[in-house]
Amino acid sequence: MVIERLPKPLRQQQLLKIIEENPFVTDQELTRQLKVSIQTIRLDRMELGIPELRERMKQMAERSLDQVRSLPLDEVIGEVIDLQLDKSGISIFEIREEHVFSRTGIARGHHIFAQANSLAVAVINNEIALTASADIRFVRSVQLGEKCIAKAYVRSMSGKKGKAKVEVFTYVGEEMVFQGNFLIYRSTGEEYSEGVSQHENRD
Amino acid sequence: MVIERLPKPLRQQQLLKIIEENPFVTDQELTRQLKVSIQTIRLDRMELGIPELRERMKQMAERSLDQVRSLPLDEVIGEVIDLQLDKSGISIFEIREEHVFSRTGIARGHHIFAQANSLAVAVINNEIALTASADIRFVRSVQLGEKCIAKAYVRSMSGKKGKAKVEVFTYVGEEMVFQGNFLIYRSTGEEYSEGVSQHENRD
DNA sequence: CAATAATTAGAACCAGGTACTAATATGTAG
DNA sequence: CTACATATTAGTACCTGGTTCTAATTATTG
Repeated sequence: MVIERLPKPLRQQQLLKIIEENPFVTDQELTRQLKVSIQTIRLDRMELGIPELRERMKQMAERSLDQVRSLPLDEVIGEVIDLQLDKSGISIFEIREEHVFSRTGIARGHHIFAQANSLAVAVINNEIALTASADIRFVRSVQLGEKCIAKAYVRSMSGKKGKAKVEVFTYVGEEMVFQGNFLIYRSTGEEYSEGVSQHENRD
Repeated sequence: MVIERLPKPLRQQQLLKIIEENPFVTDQELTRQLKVSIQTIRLDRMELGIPELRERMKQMAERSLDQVRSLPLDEVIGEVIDLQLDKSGISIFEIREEHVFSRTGIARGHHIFAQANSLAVAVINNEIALTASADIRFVRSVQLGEKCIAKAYVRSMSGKKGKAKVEVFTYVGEEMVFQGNFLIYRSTGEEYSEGVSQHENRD
């Protein structure tokens, strides 16, 4: 093995570090910093699975684009296909390009949450319904193109004002991908005062 | 002037729009969409001051890099203003028209959740970080125009892979409006398999 | 010493351009 | 109708930052 010019694994580690803290470095510059030929640099990149400069920039650019695309989700998430007020409800939400991380195709958590939350709120038959708290589990990741079917069940109610417990399960086919317990605050709408929060029913 | 092949200013406007909604388009593709020669496309880009594809990608990549400097400025909802990996982070998110119920001006829960969730994920210094579960409370409702300041603290970590507990508090001014405990699954990225979920870290 | 691993060299090729020159429409004003 | 101006297209040379492939040259080690 090499002894003078720094052992290979060590050099590769350095290469990794250099690129990590400056992704815009060219192979040309790397030869200067690591004192090896450009071919060696390229072999190293290959072995380490590091793409070329342009590909690295492209990936970063895509990531920054994702940020912009993720914001404009205002309306109620998912399509409600069944609703029995104060009892249960079902909604469908298909994962599209704008809902996933472009690199992995995995859906962003807040979209899955949003569908469930929207449904939990919709199922409550009050002028105003806001999520007070929630306890949620992402059972498995959801991929681009998958159809999420959320089912909500009202587990308990306390009077015309007060709180309601709603349980939501989200499925892709037979598989459960998400589960959550929502505590929904219900009000007639006279005042949306303190000690409570998020979300009302219908727009 | 041209009459058949669509007047120049109109074509340039279209070009601008196409690039705006898909910055990754090549001149080659633009010729197909606008039905003019590649030279015309390039003259148009010149006149409009639109740089070439690679330059556009580079700029996007740079922007995403120096927003928080260092890579981990992910798919964060809200603007990250401080980030100490594996320790803590702060982000700001202003509630605008598109985030509220039009009738009441109350912010929809999933936006508040999204900010907190994004930050909880961003603060974890791993290739992939996904929300496994969360326990959240909406303390009080947030109104249109209010600035939400989310603060995340890593409470515990278990090795390089495994789970991390992150606590997030969101404030409007002095008031706490949201609080959540997130269990984040961390992985090196070899496989984003089962039994886990949402959200990854860096690209 | 021969076999193996690591490194270097070099040439061909590629995408997605820039820069520049020149020819060819297409109008429009006089 | 002609002259001139503006638009559009064509074509070539060149650039960066690579990939791919073949081959030669150094170690290194068993």
